[in-house]
Amino acid sequence: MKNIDPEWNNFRNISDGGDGFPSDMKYSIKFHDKNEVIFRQGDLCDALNILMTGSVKTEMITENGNLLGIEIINAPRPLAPAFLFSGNNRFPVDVTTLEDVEILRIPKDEVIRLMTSQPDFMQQFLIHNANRTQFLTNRLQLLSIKTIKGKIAHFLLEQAGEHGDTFTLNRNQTELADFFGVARPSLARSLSEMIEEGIINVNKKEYKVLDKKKLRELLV
Amino acid sequence: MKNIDPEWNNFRNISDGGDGFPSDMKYSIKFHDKNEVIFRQGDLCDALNILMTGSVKTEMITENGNLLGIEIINAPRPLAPAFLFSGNNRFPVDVTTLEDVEILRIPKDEVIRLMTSQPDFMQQFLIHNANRTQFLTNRLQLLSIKTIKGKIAHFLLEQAGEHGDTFTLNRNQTELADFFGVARPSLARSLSEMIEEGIINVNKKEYKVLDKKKLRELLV
DNA sequence: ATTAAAGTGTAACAGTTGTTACACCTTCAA
DNA sequence: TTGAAGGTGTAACAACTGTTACACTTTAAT
Repeated sequence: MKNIDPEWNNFRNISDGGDGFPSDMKYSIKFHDKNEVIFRQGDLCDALNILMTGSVKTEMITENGNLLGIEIINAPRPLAPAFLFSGNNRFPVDVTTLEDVEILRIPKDEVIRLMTSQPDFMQQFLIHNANRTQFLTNRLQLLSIKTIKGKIAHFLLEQAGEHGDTFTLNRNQTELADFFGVARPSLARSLSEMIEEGIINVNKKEYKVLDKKKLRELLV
Repeated sequence: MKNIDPEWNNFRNISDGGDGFPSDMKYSIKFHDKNEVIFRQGDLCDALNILMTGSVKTEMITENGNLLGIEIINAPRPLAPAFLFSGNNRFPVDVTTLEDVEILRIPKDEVIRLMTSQPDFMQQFLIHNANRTQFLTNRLQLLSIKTIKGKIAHFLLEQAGEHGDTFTLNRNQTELADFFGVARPSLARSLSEMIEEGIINVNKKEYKVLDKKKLRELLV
């Protein structure tokens, strides 16, 4: 559930030509302020947009009007690159800036030219899209768990696997509830019960996994 | 929610070389019987597998052991091509044959060679992956609707948009419940109530949308 | 330091869904 | 034709989650 895509860190290297890009590459750069909605769900997606500096959050609005938080994206990373080539090439989410950002925009035909002429660029693109698909699949798996405690268990076990039994989240309770697609008080209740049962410990945004075995049982 | 990917119908054309493939392409073909599990969730994915004839179903097993039906795939179509390039290149789902099938297997390095040497092949690959991503996003959207009636409404409106107000599904009630990630009797109850309210009509697998306005209200 | 805003804990209640069980109806094969 | 198996309708109850409301704590800004 981490948002690190190391393969895009060498984007500048891939297309290096002195100033970081091939001298003949067509592109434009846009700047946006903090807390600005820069793309909306349904917006046409006719260029590859790469977040060069700053961070954004993506949110999906379901048809019932609820917010289903998806993820926080830190630079450098492309935004929804897969949709550049989809039949209905429209943004699947709302994109909101969390700080001042810089966006590199490469038109679609230019992307195609780069991919055919620069195999490395193509492979990075493929790898990134593959990881995105995997991310969505994980998300699907999380949402398909029906109980709140089950979702918490799935999520915390995943985090513990990556960062050890004690870790700090960058989400508050409300954001975590959105992430799980549940109501905030319901999440708080489940967390309280799990603390009561001695399975976990929570202090602000710091989480401790105390009993992995019981956590796993919650997935059953 | 249809499983047609027209862009892959000309796969034979793309790589045509007399017998349908380039004479120097490395590949192998495997045959499997009906009702065979040919890939399991977690299997290594080190080649591009293309379903040439027959049909399969993919199922995701959540950690709580529940089945979350994903889709039915008809030939010709590649199976989980995106995961060929992902960091953790493992199958995200179980794949089970619904009839006798023929699978074309192209090793990963050969796929890379084809992509760099045949721009059309690359574009088809990109388009397909983009559509897969969109499919997953739709699936995510459906699952994020919390009420069963809401899911039904979302699904039926989508179907009605594609096929008109009367259409026949290729899923029975149990499979539809799995697709929605809900219990079968719960789905039956919601359907009954919606029939009672004159919103829809159901006869076996034939569905009629009677009141689109009320259906849309269920999404609110 | 003070105040407003944001975040958190908790309770009561309503509403929805899951579970289990069973009757009935199809379909298909022996 | 007659089982047997699979599919569907329904009911009673349990379990879980959402809603609303409010008190309390923490954070950030002036």
